Amino acid sequence: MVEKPSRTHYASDITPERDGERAELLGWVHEVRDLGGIKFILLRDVSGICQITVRKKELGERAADEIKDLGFEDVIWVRGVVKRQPKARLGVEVVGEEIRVLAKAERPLPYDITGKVPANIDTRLDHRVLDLRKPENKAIFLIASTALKAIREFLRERGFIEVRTPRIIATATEGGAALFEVNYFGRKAYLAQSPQLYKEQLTTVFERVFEIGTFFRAEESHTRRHVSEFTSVDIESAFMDYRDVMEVLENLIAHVHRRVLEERERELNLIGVELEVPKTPFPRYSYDELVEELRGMGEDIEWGQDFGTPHLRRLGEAHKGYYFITDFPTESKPFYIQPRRDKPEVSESFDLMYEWLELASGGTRISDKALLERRIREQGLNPESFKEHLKVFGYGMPMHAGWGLGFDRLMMVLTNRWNIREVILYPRDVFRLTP
RNA sequence: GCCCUGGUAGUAUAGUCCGGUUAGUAUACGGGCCUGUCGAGCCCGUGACCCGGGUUCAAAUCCCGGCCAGGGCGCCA
Repeated sequence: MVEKPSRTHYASDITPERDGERAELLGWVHEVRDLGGIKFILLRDVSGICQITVRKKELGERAADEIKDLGFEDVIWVRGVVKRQPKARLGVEVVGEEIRVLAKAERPLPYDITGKVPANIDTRLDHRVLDLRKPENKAIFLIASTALKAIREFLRERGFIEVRTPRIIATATEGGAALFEVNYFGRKAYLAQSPQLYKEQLTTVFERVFEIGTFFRAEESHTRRHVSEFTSVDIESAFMDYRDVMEVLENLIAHVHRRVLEERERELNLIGVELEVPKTPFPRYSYDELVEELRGMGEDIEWGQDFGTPHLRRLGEAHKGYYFITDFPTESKPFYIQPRRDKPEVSESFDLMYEWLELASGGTRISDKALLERRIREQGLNPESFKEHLKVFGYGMPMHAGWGLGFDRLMMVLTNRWNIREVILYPRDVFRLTP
């Protein structure tokens, strides 16, 4: 049987106030500085990093021998005494009495994780697990974990039920976006690009539903904000319109900021981010207003055409922070978006922007079966392939609205990262399928 | 899918325009010295021009093709 090592303290428990306590720690060798007669080991565990100091003379022969060859990322067990130490940067250290190497790491490691030499994103992703051990990279995902928790607690408090919809589907949900094909027992199937139709159906059961899930797009995008596998936060609610769900969304975003600030101050400091809770309500601008604004800037834009990236970048310069774009032309939106009754050429729709980055998109959905069928046809799609979905609209479909939020993009904003791949543990894009 | 830029030790880079000694530096790695380091320091050492073709007396350097990477556009979250 493998001997189970014991632990009495985590690295973050090693504080000057605990001077004199006996401690046993487990972790990875983050750094070693060997001065000959004295050796400093930085031990890293899930909680953080602490300094272990060992004096060769005071250490037994066996223990001294054990750590003679200590290298980066070796797993060690340490027993010693906590000592207040003004000479150490953290003001405290553990004077090691016994050290055992539990697992050796190979060397040289593919790249330096202490940050002395930078690495390209590609190299980092090739050795992702090592990369994630860097405290500032780990911090991103601790923040993500808090953000996910905050989203769940916020939505549950407001009566939303967490659901899970299929990833393997028979037909394209919205047309347009390229889907990955799957061989499903000899039949053609696809990986879901969104839970859209399922979450709409489920509002007739649970009224308010949400899902946090992974979805897929087979677009060959070469940008720093697109990947082929991404995490989406989706909500859908019966008896709400787009104004109602925009309110849910902006309050959710503010709540996530608040929680991350409360629980991840240390991680935010580590990555050098000064987060603020955004003021609600977020500014709302209609598509029409922004078309005028862009024209005022000298941009050539035809009414009805969706904003291109250059347009969004200009808008992002003019509008800092979060804002909504509302009432998009019906033509530019998916078939299930409700056209405005008073002005059918625009729709009850919105995008949530952070400067130039699109974070979420949503709207009131069509609940009238005949209208939905007509819209499917108008978009050049075949109602026959949506018959499973359409039949639900004959069973009593209330008005409803919802949105989908790109969680990874929200993480880019929260952590101020340049590339979406940095906020995904194991990103998948056109070129990357491993690790 | 289209466009731009790039590929030099494990990692990150200089050198490439304007072809010509031993391809420089940092870090990592190996050896040595060192009892207060915290980007530890000092000495010694190992280690690289993406692949193929062409031009040339001579190619890391110029040309062509391929592969790989970063990014922009399109599309979208």
